[in-house]
Amino acid sequence: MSRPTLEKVAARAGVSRATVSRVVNGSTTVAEHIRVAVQRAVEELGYVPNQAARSLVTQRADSIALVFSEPPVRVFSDDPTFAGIIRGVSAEADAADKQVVLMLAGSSRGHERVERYTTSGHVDGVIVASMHGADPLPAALARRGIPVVCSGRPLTGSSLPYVDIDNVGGAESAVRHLLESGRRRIATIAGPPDMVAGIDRLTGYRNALRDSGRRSIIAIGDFTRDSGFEGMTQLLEDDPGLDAVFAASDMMALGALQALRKAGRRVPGDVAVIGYDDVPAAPYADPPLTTVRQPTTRMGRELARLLLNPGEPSVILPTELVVRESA
Amino acid sequence: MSRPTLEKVAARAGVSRATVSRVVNGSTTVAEHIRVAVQRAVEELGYVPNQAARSLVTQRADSIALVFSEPPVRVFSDDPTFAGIIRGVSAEADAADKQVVLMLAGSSRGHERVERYTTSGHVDGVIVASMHGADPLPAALARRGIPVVCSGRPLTGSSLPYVDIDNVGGAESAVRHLLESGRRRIATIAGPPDMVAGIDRLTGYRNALRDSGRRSIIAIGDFTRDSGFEGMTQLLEDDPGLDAVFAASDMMALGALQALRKAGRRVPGDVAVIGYDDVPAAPYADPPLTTVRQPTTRMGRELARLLLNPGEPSVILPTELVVRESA
DNA sequence: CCCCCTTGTGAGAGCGCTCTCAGCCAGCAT
DNA sequence: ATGCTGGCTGAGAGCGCTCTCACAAGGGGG
Repeated sequence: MSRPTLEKVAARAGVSRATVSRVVNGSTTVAEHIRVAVQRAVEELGYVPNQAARSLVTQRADSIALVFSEPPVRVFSDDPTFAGIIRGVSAEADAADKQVVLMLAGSSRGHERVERYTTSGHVDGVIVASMHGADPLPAALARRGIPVVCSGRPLTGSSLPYVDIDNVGGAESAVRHLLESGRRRIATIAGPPDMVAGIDRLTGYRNALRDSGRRSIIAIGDFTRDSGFEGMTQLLEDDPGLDAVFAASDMMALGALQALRKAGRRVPGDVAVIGYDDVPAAPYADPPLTTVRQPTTRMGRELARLLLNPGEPSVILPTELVVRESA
Repeated sequence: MSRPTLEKVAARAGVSRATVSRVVNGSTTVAEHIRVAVQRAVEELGYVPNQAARSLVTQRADSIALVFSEPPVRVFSDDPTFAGIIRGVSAEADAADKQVVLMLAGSSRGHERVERYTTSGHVDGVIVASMHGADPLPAALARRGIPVVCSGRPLTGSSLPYVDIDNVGGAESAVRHLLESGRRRIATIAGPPDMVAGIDRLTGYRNALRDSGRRSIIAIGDFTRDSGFEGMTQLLEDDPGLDAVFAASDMMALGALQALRKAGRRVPGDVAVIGYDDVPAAPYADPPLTTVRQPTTRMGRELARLLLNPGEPSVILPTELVVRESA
């Protein structure tokens, strides 16, 4: 009834525990006929090693945690970033024969839970996917002696390894595209100033404008659709003559599109719009949204690679401008 | 350097291992002054129990797996179902002091991985969130002796406990709303016939129409936006005089809206449209989409409750029609 | 006074596994 | 014959914890 143990398998195969262990773990120093006999016993009994016992002696868990340090509502919104990261991490972990454990640490209670879980030996390392660069969780885990890799440059000045996407460069390329297509009064709807992505994309916008000697026109949003609508409305009030807007997220761009339509502006005729993220809805927007795509799957792969190979340097991945019809 | 053990804590507090264990596990039979001393030692050393050792002896893992038996791309699309389930399960598990481990089992390789992981004693039970009612995973796990609860009625005739949402009733209410507002030729874009949600929503549509003696007009989609577009296009060809359509998912409804616009039909003037799911984009559609909302968080809670309290009967949750402008 | 209970503590077994180390048996050189 | 490999296998310790059980100490009741 209960799960068979090594002992049982050994008895059935007529060998010792040690030999079964060797076979199960793929040791090469086992005679062929014994290996076959053991494998048959394993199958007949449906033996699966007890991971707790194994971990206890090896001090390894053969699994890694992927922690989303955000409220679930954000993680599973239309934002394709998380999905891509999960896919990438899974792929790489698979290749290394490690199990991925997803954890949500949205609340402070969640932080504590994650800390307990990861320090109790359940995992060999942690990938923290946090949008807030000042998140205390990565540092806290590192202090506990757990290998940690961050998705997104940490703002805390910690020296933890991280994988980030070139937000500055992505924003620059978007604004440059606007400039090159003859736009002259280019506004931006920036992301929240406490998130790395918000900060860096604004920096990119500023960089590109500075190079061209143009004035910046800024509204602040929080990456949501509603804040994009409001930001755009305010921008139109501030500077009715603007002819382009770079939104730091597609959701905000979608909101901006709506505000523009309401204000009677035509896109891209009167105002060009570029977003950021390339969400699934972007190609279906009216007009289809020009946006900056990020290599999210690649990001996941790099994250896992960094965790599995300690000591390697942090990585910054390039973006790609996807030109559709809105700009 | 290495993590402190019970032994270390015991030495520091000047008591035995057993006593420390008692304190850590909240036994009441420990003298107050000793309890305090032990707790201080625990804190000073930053002691966290080794979960592997604990599981080994207790045969419990104090965590449950939430398995998504779908490709990640589906799980993290705009579909709010999964997000809600995760939230609900997390909340309930939290209350029971259990850890939730999310796992993706999209591929057959993933199935195998999940099976190994869950049978190796990592978790006390599994919630399988699968959209495909004929998914073999739940039954396979159950055969291994692991407690399993399914999200969505299994199609395999297995007697596993499940939590489902009243898809039939939801579809019925949508179609009845159409009927009541005077629509006479009501078509549907159904979901895939191999998914419970697809089957049941079609049944609901048929039920409501049968009651009113009207003819059914059916196209088959796969819940995606593109299939909604195609389904609608085909429907308009089949029956140009239709004046309403019930799409079995919001994404398909969004695609249908697009097809309708392209065909010069006005919504809801010429054709009324109702979707299903109430995705985040639904209120922002043009026109805002009338749809059927599901109590997804509640579903998650019930799922966890069922897993934690074996023997309780399966649950079917009601839906809610959200009337916006498209119908 | 002893006996019995109650209350609190420690000793020790053992969960299922890995891994070191010793041992065994060829086979071959000495 | 003896010694020495080298290739395989088994014995046994021990990972960090829980939990049973024995036991010590103290306090009534007979």
